[in-house]
Amino acid sequence: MDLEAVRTFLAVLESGRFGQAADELSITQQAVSKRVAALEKELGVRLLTRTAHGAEATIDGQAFLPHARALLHAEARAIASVRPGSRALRVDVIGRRLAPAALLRTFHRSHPEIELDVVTLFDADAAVAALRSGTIDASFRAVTMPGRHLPEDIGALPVLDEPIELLTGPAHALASARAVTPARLAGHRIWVPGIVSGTEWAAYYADLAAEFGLTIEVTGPDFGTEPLLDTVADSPELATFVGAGTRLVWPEAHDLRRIPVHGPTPVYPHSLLWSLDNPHPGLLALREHLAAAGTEPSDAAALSGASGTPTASATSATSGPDIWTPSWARQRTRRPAL
Amino acid sequence: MDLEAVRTFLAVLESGRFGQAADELSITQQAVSKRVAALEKELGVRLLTRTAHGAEATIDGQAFLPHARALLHAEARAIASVRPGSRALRVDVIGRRLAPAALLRTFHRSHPEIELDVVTLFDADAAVAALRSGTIDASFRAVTMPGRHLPEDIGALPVLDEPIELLTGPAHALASARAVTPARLAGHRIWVPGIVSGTEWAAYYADLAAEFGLTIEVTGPDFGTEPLLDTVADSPELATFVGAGTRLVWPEAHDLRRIPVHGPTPVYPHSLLWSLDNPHPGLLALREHLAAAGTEPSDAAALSGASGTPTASATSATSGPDIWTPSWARQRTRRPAL
DNA sequence: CCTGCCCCACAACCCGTGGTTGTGGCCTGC
DNA sequence: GCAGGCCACAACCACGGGTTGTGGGGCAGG
Repeated sequence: MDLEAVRTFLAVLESGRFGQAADELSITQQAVSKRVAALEKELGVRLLTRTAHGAEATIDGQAFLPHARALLHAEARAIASVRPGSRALRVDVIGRRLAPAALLRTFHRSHPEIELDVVTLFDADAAVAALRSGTIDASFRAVTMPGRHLPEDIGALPVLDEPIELLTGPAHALASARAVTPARLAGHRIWVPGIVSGTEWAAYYADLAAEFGLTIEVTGPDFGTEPLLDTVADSPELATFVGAGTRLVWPEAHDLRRIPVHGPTPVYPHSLLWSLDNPHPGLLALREHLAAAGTEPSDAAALSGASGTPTASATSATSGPDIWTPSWARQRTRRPAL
Repeated sequence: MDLEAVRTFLAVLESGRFGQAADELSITQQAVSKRVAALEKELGVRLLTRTAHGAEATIDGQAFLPHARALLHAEARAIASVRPGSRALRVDVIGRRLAPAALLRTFHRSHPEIELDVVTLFDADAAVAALRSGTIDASFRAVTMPGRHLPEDIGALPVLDEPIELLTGPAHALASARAVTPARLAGHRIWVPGIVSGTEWAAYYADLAAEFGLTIEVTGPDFGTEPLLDTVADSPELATFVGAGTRLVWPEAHDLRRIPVHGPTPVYPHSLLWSLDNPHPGLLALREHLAAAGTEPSDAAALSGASGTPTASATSATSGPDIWTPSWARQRTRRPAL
């Protein structure tokens, strides 16, 4: 479908005349006629009735009208999403099925007026570079990278220590456990596809495996969540890790189990990074939202009870001292003023 | 923006290779390259990074990605809205700012899976013809037309008697009245723009004016709700009629008043008409929704309290006997089984 | 390290879509 | 009945977007 034809259709309807629409679009009346005729031919229905006074919408044209507007709005938003300056707030998340993504959804709900685009960068180095160049506005990362610390012009706000939970099918040996220790996972196969080597997420799982003698397979491409859940649901030996802050849904028949891991609780320390120079108005709102969400217990409760299988891990882990993080993520950083 | 280019961009991202996308789209690899390059040139940013292994999204490409999908979804819905057979449920309303439009909104909220298109036909004759031809699926109309009655293959369901309210600015002589009788409106100028002569809505106001000696000006084109409200808010003598079921919002400064009209209460008797042959699955859901909404007091309350200026007219009018309708709308019709 | 392969971009060419001008038919209102 | 709008059809033309052919650049394997 030709968006110019759609735009022309709207122009004709709003002015009521082909010729007037032509003037607005700076083309000839004949071109307007051709465009509308082509659109009608493509759709197979008549959109406008031509009278001696001009044109008005047929029933099909009336039904098409709001969709035509929606189409052009979508086009405008798509263009705006990549326009430098005054574009949507662009936030980098380490993964789509971790707490930051869920937090962004709640942020979007409470601030629907702020356009939001979510991207995923390769690693923290790329994120910091993108923050400094203004390509992105904020990034959820672990505060410290291996062997280095943040530049001075990057702000950081600790947001959430997200516990890792085990996700198994009903036939798994640990399916009925109320909780497991990391040490008990030794020998079990844990499959976490879609982890790109070299990223901090890969480093996290490598450290976790080394610390407790786990077998974590990060091989294989990520075909999406559904195939992963299908595989885990059917397998008696394969399990996977999910963040406690994820909002997973699966078919009833899968009968999956989310099992908290305690003693110690492996957590991933999400922080928000941003450039101190960035003037984007949505950025302040995001930081305020996260600061509030981090302290309000209601949000933490909503987080842990995500998929209908309530767990107490999220709250207990952040309050309890017995947590585990990789060495390179252990030291906390300054917490700047908002 | 060329939707084919957007589609090509998505194909490249999903397959990861220009050549593979070319195969899927049945064009050459060079054409894919050209399309993406043209899109990038139009947007002014690079969307894909080309590597020896294929292509992957840049940050801008990632941000653009969901908008690209939304664009194509909007296109698909637009096409589906006019495709004969299996198209969205298409409902005719007599006006956008009357109770039926509000009822359709509540219906859409409770059945978001049912695609809905709203149109406005010229008059009841056109509506019945469109119902019988399958061009529309349902129509909110007054049951009886002047001098005729419904064909046998058209079903009818009385939905709501909607009281008419007076809308005035703060300087109007009746601005402080808690309620007025129709007779008291004689001599006041009442302006209802956008009424097309020959329609049943025009006949309704003509009958109302004749019955009580009112001055109702239905002249002039409809420039939309905002100009009407602007005019009424500033005028000490001009008022307008609105349906009690409308959900009007206006700027705080306007300080408009919705004044119930009682003694008798002019109501418009909305019924739903549909073709008994129509198999559209959404139609049954709509009829059930309306049947439930007509009996549940919660909906009636939500209706009358629409714009933040609570009125008791909707409920009292439907329960009280002292209502007025035009002679041609007075007799009730059969109420068929759902 | 060189070579071959794979993948994408550039160049030249060519057809068809979509613009223009010119004109005619139809309805309406004076 | 005639004049004035308004839209559709026809002929023409230009350029966008397709094709084929070719070149450059990065990995991988010998």
